[in-house]
Amino acid sequence: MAEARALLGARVTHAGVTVRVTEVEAYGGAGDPASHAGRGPTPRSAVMFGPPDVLYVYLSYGMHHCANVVVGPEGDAAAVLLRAGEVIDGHAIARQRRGPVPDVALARGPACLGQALALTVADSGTSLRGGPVALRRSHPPASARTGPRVGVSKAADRPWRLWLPGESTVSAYRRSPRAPAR
DNA sequence: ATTCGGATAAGG
DNA sequence: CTTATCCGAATT
Repeated sequence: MAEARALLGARVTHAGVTVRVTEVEAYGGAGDPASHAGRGPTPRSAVMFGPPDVLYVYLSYGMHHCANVVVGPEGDAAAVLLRAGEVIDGHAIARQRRGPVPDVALARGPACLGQALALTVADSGTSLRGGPVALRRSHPPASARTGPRVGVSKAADRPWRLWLPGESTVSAYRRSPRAPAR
């Protein structure tokens, strides 16, 4: 999970909007039943099996675009879902895409973040180094909180959701209604 | 607290 | 073909 932690505070820029990442969630490959890669490669998840520092975007529930950063070495199929962030540049453009929501909600939630940055499945597989989508890692965060993953029905209790403490752009924790009760 | 939307993939 | 899913908005 060191890769996930290192992405907290990173900046992602695309299409006129820059976001500072405040919340992430880690997904493994084989052996992680909640991961799209957990049961072998599919056309959708193929990029997770490729080299790191590549964007993996998937369409959730037929309408939301969620962005991940592929992190493992080639063949490992690990990725980090960008769950939330703070828009630090391009507010007007982001609000145009997201509607009249408060600034703190512009990229709160994985689908909102994807929409604010105008990422779609067409961007899946693009490199984050020198491509149209730029990822700038920052100094590792001084502190980070961890907790169970959100929205997954299997293996939700692996503490693989990480966020920066005291950030108002972090989404409120809400356990998946289908996850087994604790 | 519940419903819906509607791509992708797995199971029957 | 049927069911489930890394979600969010709009409803009750």
